[in-house]
Amino acid sequence: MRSATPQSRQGEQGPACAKLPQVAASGPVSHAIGRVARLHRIAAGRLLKGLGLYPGQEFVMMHLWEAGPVRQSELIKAVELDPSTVTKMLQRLEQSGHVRRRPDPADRRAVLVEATESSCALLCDVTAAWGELEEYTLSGLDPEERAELARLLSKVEAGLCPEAAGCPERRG
Amino acid sequence: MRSATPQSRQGEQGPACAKLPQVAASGPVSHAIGRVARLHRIAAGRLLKGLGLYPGQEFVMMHLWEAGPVRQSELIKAVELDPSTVTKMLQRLEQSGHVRRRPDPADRRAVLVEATESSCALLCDVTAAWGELEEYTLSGLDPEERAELARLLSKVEAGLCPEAAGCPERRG
DNA sequence: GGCATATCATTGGTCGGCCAAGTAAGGCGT
DNA sequence: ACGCCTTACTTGGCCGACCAATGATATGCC
Repeated sequence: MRSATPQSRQGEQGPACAKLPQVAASGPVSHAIGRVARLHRIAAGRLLKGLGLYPGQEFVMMHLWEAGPVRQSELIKAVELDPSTVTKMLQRLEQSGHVRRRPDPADRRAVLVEATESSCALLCDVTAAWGELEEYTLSGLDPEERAELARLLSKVEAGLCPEAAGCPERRG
Repeated sequence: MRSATPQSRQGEQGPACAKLPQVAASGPVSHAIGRVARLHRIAAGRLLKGLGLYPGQEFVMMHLWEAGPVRQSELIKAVELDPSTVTKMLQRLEQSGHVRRRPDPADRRAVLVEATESSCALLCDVTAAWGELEEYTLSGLDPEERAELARLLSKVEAGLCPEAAGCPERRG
C-alpha cells in the first residue's frame, strides 16, 4: 500500500488472482534461510576477497589442505557439489595458482588435485577469516543459542538432504 | 589406497602447511548455513520447476502479486537484491510471459512492473509450493523448535544485515 | 576376449547473484 | 538557466551452481 494504490489494477486481474493476505509471509523460515544465506555469503566474500578467493572456493581449498592430494571424484563427494561445478572451480583455482592437477597414474580417467605450496600460505588466513565469519555471524547469540541453532540447522539439513529421492517433486 | 590413506602424502606439503586438526570443522554454523541453503534452494527449484519458475523468481512474483504494479526501484528494495540482478531477472520473466514492464509516465527514468494475467494463475500454485517447501524444510521439528529456529535466524539476519558498513572487511 | 555398464571428468548452456561502469533523467542550488 | 548531484536502470563481466549430454576409461559379465 505504499505508492501506487495497490488495488488500482489489482482487482481486475481476473478471478484466478485470489488475493491472499500476506503472500510473502508464507514460509517464514524458508525466507529467512534464503536471506541469511545470502548475507552470509556476502560477508564471506568480503573476508575472502583479500585472500584471492571467491566464496565457495574455501571449501575446496580446506579439503585439499586437510587431505592432501586427492582424486577429484573424492573431492566432489567431500564438498557435495555437482561435478561440473567442481571442475570449473578447479580450472579457475588452477589458473589462479592455488591448485595443481595431474592425471592419476593408477586410473587414466581420474585426476589428482592438490593445493600448491603457495596456497598453503593462505591456510592460516583462511582459517582465521572463517573463524571471524563464524563469530560475526553469531554475534548477538549467547553460547546456548549458538548450540541450539547448530542443532536445529543440522536437523533441518538432515531432513532436507537424504530424501533427495523422496522429496516433493510435484505438488500433490 | 584408492581411498588413499589420508596421511599418505600429507606431511610432505611443506612447512607452511601447518596441519590443523579439523579445518573443515571450523565455523560449524557457517558451514551448516551454506549447506542448508543449498539443499533448500534445490528443493525449491524442484517445486518451482513445474510452474515455470526458477528459484529466486518467486520472491519477485510474490511481491508483484501482492503489491500490483510497482516501480522497479521499489521492487528492488522489497526483495533486497542487487539492481542488476533484478533487471536481468525481470528480462527473463518478461520473456517467459510472467511479467510486463512499461515506462512510468510520471518519471521517465523509472519502469513500472506488474504481473501478467496469466501469471496470476500461478499464484495459488506457487503459494502452495512455498508452503509445501516450508513444511518439508521443517519436517522433523516440532512447533517449539520451529519457532526457535525462526527466532534465531532472524537474530542472525539482524546481526548480519545492517552492519553492512561496519562488517569485517579485512582480517585484524 | 568382447561387449554392456558404470565411473570420471569435461563441455555447453542457463540462472541467480555480485560489482563496476555507464546512460538517462529528475531535482537543486545559485 | 546552467551546472551538479542524486536516482533509476542497464550493460558487461565474472563466479557459483545446476542439468544434460559427451567422450574417455575401467570393470563386470558372459
